Amino acid sequence: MTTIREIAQLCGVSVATVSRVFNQPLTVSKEKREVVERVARELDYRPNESARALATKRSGLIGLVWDTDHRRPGWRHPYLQELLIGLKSALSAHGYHLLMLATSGSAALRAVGASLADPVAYVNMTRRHHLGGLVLIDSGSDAPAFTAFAQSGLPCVAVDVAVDGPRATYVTSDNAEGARQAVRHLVEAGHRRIATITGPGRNLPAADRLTGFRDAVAGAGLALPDGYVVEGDFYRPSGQAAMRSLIALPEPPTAVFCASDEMAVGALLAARHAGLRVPEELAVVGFDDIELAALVDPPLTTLAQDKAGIGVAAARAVLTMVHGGATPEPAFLPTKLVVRSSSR
Amino acid sequence: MTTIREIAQLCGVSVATVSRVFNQPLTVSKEKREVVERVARELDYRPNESARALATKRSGLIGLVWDTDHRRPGWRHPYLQELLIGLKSALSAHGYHLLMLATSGSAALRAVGASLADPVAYVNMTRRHHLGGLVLIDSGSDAPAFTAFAQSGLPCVAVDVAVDGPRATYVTSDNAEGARQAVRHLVEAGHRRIATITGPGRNLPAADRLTGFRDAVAGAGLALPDGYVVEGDFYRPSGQAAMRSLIALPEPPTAVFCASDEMAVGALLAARHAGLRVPEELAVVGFDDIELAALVDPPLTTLAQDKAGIGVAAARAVLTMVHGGATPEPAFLPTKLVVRSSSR
DNA sequence: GAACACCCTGTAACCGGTTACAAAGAAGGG
DNA sequence: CCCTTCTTTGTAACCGGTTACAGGGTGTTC
Repeated sequence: MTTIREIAQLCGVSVATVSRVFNQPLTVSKEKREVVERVARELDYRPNESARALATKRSGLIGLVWDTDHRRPGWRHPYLQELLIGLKSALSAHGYHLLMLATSGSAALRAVGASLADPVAYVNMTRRHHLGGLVLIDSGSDAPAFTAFAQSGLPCVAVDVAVDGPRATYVTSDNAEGARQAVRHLVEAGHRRIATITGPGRNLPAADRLTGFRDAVAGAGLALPDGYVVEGDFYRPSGQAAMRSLIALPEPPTAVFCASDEMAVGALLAARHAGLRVPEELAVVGFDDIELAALVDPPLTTLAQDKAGIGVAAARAVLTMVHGGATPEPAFLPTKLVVRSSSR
Repeated sequence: MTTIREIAQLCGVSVATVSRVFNQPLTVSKEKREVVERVARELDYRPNESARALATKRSGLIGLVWDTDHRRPGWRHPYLQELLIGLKSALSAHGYHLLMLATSGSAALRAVGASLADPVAYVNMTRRHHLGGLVLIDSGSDAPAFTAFAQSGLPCVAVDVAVDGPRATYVTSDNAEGARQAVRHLVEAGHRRIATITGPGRNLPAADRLTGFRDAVAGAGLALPDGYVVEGDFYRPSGQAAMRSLIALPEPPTAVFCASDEMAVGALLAARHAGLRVPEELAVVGFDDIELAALVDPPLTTLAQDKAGIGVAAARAVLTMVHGGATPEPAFLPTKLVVRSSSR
């Protein structure tokens, strides 16, 4: 690999001048600059990133903390691929790479109890590698550990988890508004008895979706009888069980808003088992717009999240902080109602 | 951050000794070693990775080349999440991190034609960052570009793409054997007229699945009439179209082996539209065992790939080469037949 | 007691960049 | 013409590690 010194020698200038050509071009005279640029191009010079990181204490890297929870092997992120695409493209645009940090703790450490074995270890890695900041992806039960990151003072952006810290913010969908859209849609279709199957209470999107649901139900002047709010865990079986309990009510709902598509699919199954026709006797609305939503029978009405957009927003937020900007406010990306047969 | 020099001063030894304690502990006397280790622990010393990479020309990083093809926006990797989990856990175990390399080319460059805008740029990044090696993930149409990586001399491991080069190898499922399993299963169920919907001809798993299919059909003494091999593109619509053409044959098959679950789902839809009952009138077998497979109606018989295992194997292969070992032979991981209702 | 090997340790060069500081030269003002 | 200011450049220190090499001490052998 060609070094800055070789170029300096070939051009008859000092290494400082060569370095300046790449970092503060305006401080170098036009003639020298052009010579250096030409020689650099001919030799296909690329600065050594390790040396650069050592000298400047900045690598062009953003860390990704995504620690799969081994205690929940079935856990899947509902939109990891799109999220990564969004993150990567927005970071690329600014010349940054994404470093998927290795899990510091072994299974042994993890067994002790902490889910993210040791946030401190991640923070250490961040400093050792001169990472600009961190993007935190929830993997089911890591959310509590995220506060440790948020308080470390490193720029960090969480996805779908609320965090608070001097240089911490988060990105998520506008879950409350999405839930309101869902309810409005059902009310317009004539429904008056609308129930919901929520996600885990501590989960940010789940809580916001429930809040939005309650808002909209109250706003439409509808009652919310006992038993119309059932908690699930985002997964299909819990949706199925919840739907069974709703059907068993003395006055069962005619429509149900589910906090995830997975649970909505479970609800569809329960409805089918109970002999309820969808949408004629029961309307179902999900959330996420996973691939499956369009394929089940009947196809599922759902709220599409801007999956890649969330990645892009997370990337922008972390870059803003890396570049010294103020800590961005949490971002809530709009969702889009996708009406399919399950509700009409 | 504490540095090696601070520790040296506190311990009354030279920096070289401190460095040796961490890199060649046996060359340092027991007493000094213990003192240094204790002080390092007290100060929570962590070596600066940039400095280390600069001096040794080795960073603990493995590059991930996964360039989403913008010309095929709908493209999804069938098992990215599990693959990443496998990669990450195996790399973590050896102290390596995974660097998702930014796309060097912008949309403009990409529009020119090349799908991976510039493999050379990636190779450059590899050297600049002192990456140990690369893992290449196919994103639909990058396979041809992978030969450039394979020939660069860098350790690289491709997933689901055959590459050839001095320090290049690949990892994939044992697709041919999986296809044979599928056919044997169908033959045992009494089928004599078995067709297949294949993936794109140039795709490695698709080609191997077709080869295995032909093997097993011939091995069972079955005929393979004209029109019984239809090429799809791995996606649902193509499976649906292919199934329609199979149904339209003068002697339609009673069973069909699809090279992907997505296409198998398409086949199920086509069968339903044609009024064919599955599995009574048509048996369908897919490949991949994506989440959707268990959820469609009827649930899909399919060949499960060892998704995380492929990641682990890829990680091991690249680490073997990084550590100076011989280039590993391509690995073909066993698949597992998951029998569900679509074939019984 | 000399010669030799081996073990341990320190000095200093090196990896390849960035940048503070000083100095030389050019331009502008009185 | 002298003084000041600005622009451009080079020297050299620095980032935080690794490691070749040399030298001192100890133990063994003859």
